Amino acid sequence: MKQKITIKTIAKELGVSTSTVSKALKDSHEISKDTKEKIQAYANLYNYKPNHLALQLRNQKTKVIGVILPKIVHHFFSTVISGIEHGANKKGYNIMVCFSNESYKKEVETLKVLSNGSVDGIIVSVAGETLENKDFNHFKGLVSEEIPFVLFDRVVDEILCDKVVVDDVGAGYKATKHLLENGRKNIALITTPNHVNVGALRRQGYEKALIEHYIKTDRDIIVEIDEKKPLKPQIEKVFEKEIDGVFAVNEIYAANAMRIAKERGNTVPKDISIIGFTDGLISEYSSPSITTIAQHGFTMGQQAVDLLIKRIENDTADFKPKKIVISSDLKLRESTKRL
Amino acid sequence: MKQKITIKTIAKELGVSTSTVSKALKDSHEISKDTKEKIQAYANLYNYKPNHLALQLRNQKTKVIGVILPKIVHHFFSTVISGIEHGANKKGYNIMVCFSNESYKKEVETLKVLSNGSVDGIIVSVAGETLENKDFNHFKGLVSEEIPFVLFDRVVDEILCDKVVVDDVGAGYKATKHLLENGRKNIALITTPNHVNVGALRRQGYEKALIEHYIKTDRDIIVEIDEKKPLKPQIEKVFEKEIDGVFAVNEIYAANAMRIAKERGNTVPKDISIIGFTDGLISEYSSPSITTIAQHGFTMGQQAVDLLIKRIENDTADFKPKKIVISSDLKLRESTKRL
DNA sequence: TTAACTCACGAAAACGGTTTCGTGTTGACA
DNA sequence: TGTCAACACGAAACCGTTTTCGTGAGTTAA
Repeated sequence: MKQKITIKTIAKELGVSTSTVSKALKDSHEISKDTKEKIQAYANLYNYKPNHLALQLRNQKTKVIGVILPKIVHHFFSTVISGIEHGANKKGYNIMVCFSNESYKKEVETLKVLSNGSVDGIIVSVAGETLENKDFNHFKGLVSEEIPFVLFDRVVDEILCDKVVVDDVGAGYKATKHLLENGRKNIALITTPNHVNVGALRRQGYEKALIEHYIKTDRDIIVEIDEKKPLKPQIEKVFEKEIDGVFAVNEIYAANAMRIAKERGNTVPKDISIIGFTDGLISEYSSPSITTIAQHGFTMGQQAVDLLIKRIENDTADFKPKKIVISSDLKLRESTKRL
Repeated sequence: MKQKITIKTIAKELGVSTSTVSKALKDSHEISKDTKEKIQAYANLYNYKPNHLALQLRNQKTKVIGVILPKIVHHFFSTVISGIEHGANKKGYNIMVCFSNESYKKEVETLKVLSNGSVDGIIVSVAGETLENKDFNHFKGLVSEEIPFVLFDRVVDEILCDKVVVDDVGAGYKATKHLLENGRKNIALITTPNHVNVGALRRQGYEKALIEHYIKTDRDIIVEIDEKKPLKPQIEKVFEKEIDGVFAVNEIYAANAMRIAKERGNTVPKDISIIGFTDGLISEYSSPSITTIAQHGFTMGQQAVDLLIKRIENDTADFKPKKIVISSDLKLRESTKRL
């Protein structure tokens, strides 16, 4: 890389001190008009740009926010990123994005790298493996170092920090109730293993809706997907029972369920209604299009970053962790159309 | 944030100099075993972490790579990010992700922020507006400052820098030829405006394939989508002509084309074959599933970051810009199944 | 004439590390 | 006893910037 021009260079070239240059560039009243003009002209000519690293070191802040996500090739998470970036930019921050790839080890390492001063604060959605392990010491470390950070979506209750979550119980309830009101009685649930807490919460909502309608939950039409095994056979299992509705906790599961239903000669939504989660492109473009719970990832990202920046900039503020619950909407489409 | 422990703190506490602490922490032979153990124990106890900013300032490198993308909620780009992140991590780099949102102005601003020393190098895919404006001075600035950077996918020829691209002409050719070999004769092309160069290149491939089969291109069944207007009516226009095949330059266009075909009572692939671009989830999960050209975004990301890091670390190397062309594959699915 | 004040600028410390180059103390050896 | 090397450590410079606190020259007023 070409040698960058610094304040020192300018000072030497123009026979003044670095302090004079620094002040002149900020248009300080301490410097005479002549000198200022001379220095500014020189700086412009040689395209001087203040070195960010030096400023960061001096100001003890980076104006960068670290983001750790379980994965990126995923509609919901990329939507959240875009919300975070948008909110961050508005306040003059940039974002540094890292991925845990659902791995506990990588999450710990990434957290270590980010917490050494490279960023002013961190936003995390917890890796699957971490949720399974239930080892949250790396997060507790952050808390005790008082590094501003907020958890979103996949949060863990025992960490005392700001959080942004979807109303998963409510969403599960809403989805199930919608199917019930469509006259469905045997509603399969396709969910994640129980340690993925968002899955567990959505299940609670599902069960709550069933209870309200005096329907006993049937363990045989609930399947907890093991992501390490092939998806299809796991989902097919619930179709061996008599079902007329499916609630899937994400759109991949929903799309697969629909495909299986069609393969088995069922018509959607006539024979089976299907409702998914995450309003992504699959739900929109599959045919029939799939009714889903829209998670408002963009809003979540924005809220998370707003919370974080507030924490960063009001260091004096109270330490009581805040929790923002984003309500989710039912997005009606063809897969649950009333006949 | 809690006051971080520094080398200075340790030095004062233990009554030694900062140089001694620094050396002890790196296990230097200059320091006696006793002192080293004492210092290391203390550092461990208080969870000392060297401040990255200080190191970056001293070493004049950040081990961070800047990435500027037109958008993120997009299967191809998020796949590329994941490739970049993977490649960067392997070499000890982190990534700072920014979005131009297809805006020229934001691209320029972001570039300015990143090029002031916050990152060691930059990877960019050019914003749509910039391609339309044809104003590339901000990139030329980068080149003349000799900041390592590489362009991918949406590249511009007149900038002298490393590039990673898909073989768009070849891909367009491959896609069209596939339709022709399926016996299709009237193949519509749904593409982007001509200034989006990847679209233009794919069109070249399309035309080349037609010529080889002695088919005259028919302007009436080629539509350049204006992203600012509603998609559907624009695509519907080509269906007013007699067509038996559609080549769409991305999967959204392809999915819309399929939906329109179905609405008009055409069966896919019996009446009309459809082929898309970008192997995303829509193509995989729509029904019938859509044959596409797979772009290998992950590989592109990896190659781009490898190129960049090579440029960063071998400053002495030749300045001849390299161009890597990634070949794309045809992914056969139901929408072009031979009957 | 001199005290006080303004003006325009410079010296130096600070941010948190690394690294080069001393330097005082040992111990060995002639 | 004098010399020299090895050892263990410290002083200081450096990365690029900001900011506080001088300070010398010139101006004003008593």
